[in-house]
Amino acid sequence: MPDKNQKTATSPNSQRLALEHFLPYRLSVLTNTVSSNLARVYAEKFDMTIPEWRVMATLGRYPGIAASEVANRTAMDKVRVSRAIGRLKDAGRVTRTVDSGDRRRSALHLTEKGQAIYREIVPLAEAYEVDLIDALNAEEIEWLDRILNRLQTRAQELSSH
Amino acid sequence: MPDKNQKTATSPNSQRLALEHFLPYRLSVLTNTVSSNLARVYAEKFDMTIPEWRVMATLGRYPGIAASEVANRTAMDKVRVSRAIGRLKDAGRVTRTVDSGDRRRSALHLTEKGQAIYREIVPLAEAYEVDLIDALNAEEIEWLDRILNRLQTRAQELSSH
DNA sequence: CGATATTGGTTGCATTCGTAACTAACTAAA
DNA sequence: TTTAGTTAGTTACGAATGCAACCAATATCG
Repeated sequence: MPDKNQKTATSPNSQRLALEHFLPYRLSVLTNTVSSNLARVYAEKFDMTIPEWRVMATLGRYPGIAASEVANRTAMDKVRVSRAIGRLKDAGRVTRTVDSGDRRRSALHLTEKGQAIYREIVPLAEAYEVDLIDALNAEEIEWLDRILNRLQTRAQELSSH
Repeated sequence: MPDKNQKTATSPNSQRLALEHFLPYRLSVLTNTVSSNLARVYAEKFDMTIPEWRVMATLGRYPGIAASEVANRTAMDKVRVSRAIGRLKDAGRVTRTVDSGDRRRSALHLTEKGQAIYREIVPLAEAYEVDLIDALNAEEIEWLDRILNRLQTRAQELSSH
């Protein structure tokens, strides 16, 4: 820790928080770094944002689901999903087909063009993940998986007061 | 390498990506959950955004530094810092004093009001962190620290192509 | 059946964000 | 000293965001 303290003795029980050790902050910085890296890939090669990529990734795996289900699966809110879908539709990358049973819903599919892009991005995304995870050994990878699950569960509990 | 072998059986080497196991995605969701929780605390009680809180946290610890140094220490870019400082100044929570040696710089300090808020927030932020980390045992906490450091280092390396 | 609530999804609006372009102050070099 | 960079910080602007309000379709319950 860089010790820049020509003035630190002001308060007796100094309630000072070291941002650089604060877990929410560290998570935020890491996520931000990782997301920017990925966003650069998506944006440069495919003119696509992260929300759009998430929608495509979900549709690639679960073709035909509705927007609301995309929202659930991506942990994005429905406005963001709706807009991402709008852009993807404009770009001819997805189609929506109104559900005959429930006309509020529509089934979403990747178009041919969308599928081609999907098939191109998946390896890139996976390669990035591999590069990243390569910083860890097998043991650390296992711990990370377990820890992320626990933190996510707890964070969600804390969300509901 | 973690074995990624639960490929679906549709195609020989089916190029499908499971978003829910994709590390960048998991990090993003977790960070988002945590940040929203914290932002709610800051916003409700103090009408303050996360960038503002980060600036205050940094100034609480390193009084008198310049905006550029705040930017370094918070990993935010200078525009965001500049805006956060602007809002904090308007709210009477920080002061800027032009540096006599270099008149481009100004030294930033929390006002009395700012310090009062700072002293109130720090315990809240720490309490939240404790609640969160409580989901982990001592061993996991150690691994997490180590893993986050490694991932952050690697992610930064990957940023520079 | 009819009134009301709920759900899927979109839109309006005000805020935030990042990039790039800018001003002002300082530094280096000739 | 003039000139060509650098650096600190702000501004302008387009895109993205979140919230609330909204519309339309369906579900619920008297």
